[in-house]
Amino acid sequence: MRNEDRRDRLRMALIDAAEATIAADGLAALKARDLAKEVGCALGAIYTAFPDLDALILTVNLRTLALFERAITEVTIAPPPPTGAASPAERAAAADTLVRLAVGYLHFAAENPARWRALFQHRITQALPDWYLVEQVRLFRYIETPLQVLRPGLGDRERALLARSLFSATHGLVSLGLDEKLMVLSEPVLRGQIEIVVGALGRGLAEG
Amino acid sequence: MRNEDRRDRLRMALIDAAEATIAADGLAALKARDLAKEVGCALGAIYTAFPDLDALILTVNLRTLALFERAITEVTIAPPPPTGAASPAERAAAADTLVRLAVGYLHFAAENPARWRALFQHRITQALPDWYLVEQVRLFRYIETPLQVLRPGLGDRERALLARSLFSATHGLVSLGLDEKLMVLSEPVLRGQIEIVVGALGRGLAEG
DNA sequence: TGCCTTCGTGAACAACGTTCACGGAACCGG
DNA sequence: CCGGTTCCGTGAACGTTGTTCACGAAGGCA
Repeated sequence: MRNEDRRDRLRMALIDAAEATIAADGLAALKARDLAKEVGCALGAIYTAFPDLDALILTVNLRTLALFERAITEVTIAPPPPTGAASPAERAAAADTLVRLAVGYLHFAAENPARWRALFQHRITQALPDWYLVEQVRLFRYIETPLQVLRPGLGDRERALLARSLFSATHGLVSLGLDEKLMVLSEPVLRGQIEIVVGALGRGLAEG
Repeated sequence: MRNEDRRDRLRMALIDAAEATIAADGLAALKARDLAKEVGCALGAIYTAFPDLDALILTVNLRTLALFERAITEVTIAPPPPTGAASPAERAAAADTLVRLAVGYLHFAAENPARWRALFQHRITQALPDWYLVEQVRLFRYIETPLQVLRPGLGDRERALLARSLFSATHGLVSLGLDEKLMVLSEPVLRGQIEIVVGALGRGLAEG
């Protein structure tokens, strides 16, 4: 077997094992020695495939983002092309899409708690790599599309900024609502809160 | 010197030193050995004053909450007594109070980044002690008061829940906006986003 | 004062991520 | 197919963690 193939196999095995551990027991349960034992390689071999565990975690997180995108595309029907001024019905549909996206975010977080936590528990030491940021930017377009209907007057920069802010607010709701900190809310209760808050946000943005 | 006094002195010295370290270099810089050296006690002495470092961190966080309350009371003028139905002007004032509270939260986080991060970076293993939760509940009243004007029809339980949700949304905005993750926004830009989002929230809640 | 309790001491422990000299396997020119 | 060179996995070892514990010293009381 060629050397390069072995490295690729090792990389994949490590990613799979790390993903399984994170999904099952959370990021805190990911230990280099356990990982080596599960994969069947030596401890040091991990560091021939990845510079450190952070890089491995980031790769797992990229998979989580892909999973999340698949979940999100299921709740958002193909968006209507934003041509010219939007009718009131179109604006209502756009506001509804924002709510569905937020509820979809909650649903994904509730279904994949450990995976989802790993996206944010991961303390960044260095700057995030470009391929990870590109994925983030791409996902924000799902929010920007309904925003373009709700607030057609916004420039690209302003709309992107507002999309991030809407995500941040939703993330705050989900994060503090599901995490055991501050309060522990059941998913239905939390879903109701998200519908209230994001719904009010949509109304307020449409008239402002 | 009495034994009990010595323990109290040690406790205070540890809290002071831990607070200084956290405020200066963040939670990650808090090491048991450094702490013992700064305070001038043995490593094991820390564990005669606190069960573990988590308890010490929680005590420092309580001080941060007190600091935050002092900062918050400065931006919220004495709230008008919510007697009967609110006039449109009173509702506008209540919505404005919500925005001022959110901006005040941002301001505190920006002025005390390390202290503020410690409130949330701290991974909770056990359940939070009661004296800490009581403090949290007390602080939420600052949000509940303007909410009572905006939505007089809500019951106590619903209002408390909505207050927590409004805080969560604001926290998301501040957390992801200031933390180096996802985006790095300057405080003025972030303040503008908070005014837009929380403003829209206030409008949407008032009419809903 | 003398005994007993109580408490601080710091070496030791366990667990962690990461490194590195060594030994063996893959590659390649002859 | 062989021998030299290069490269790579190995796992013991290193440097840090937080936390513990037998021991020795110091306070408390008769």
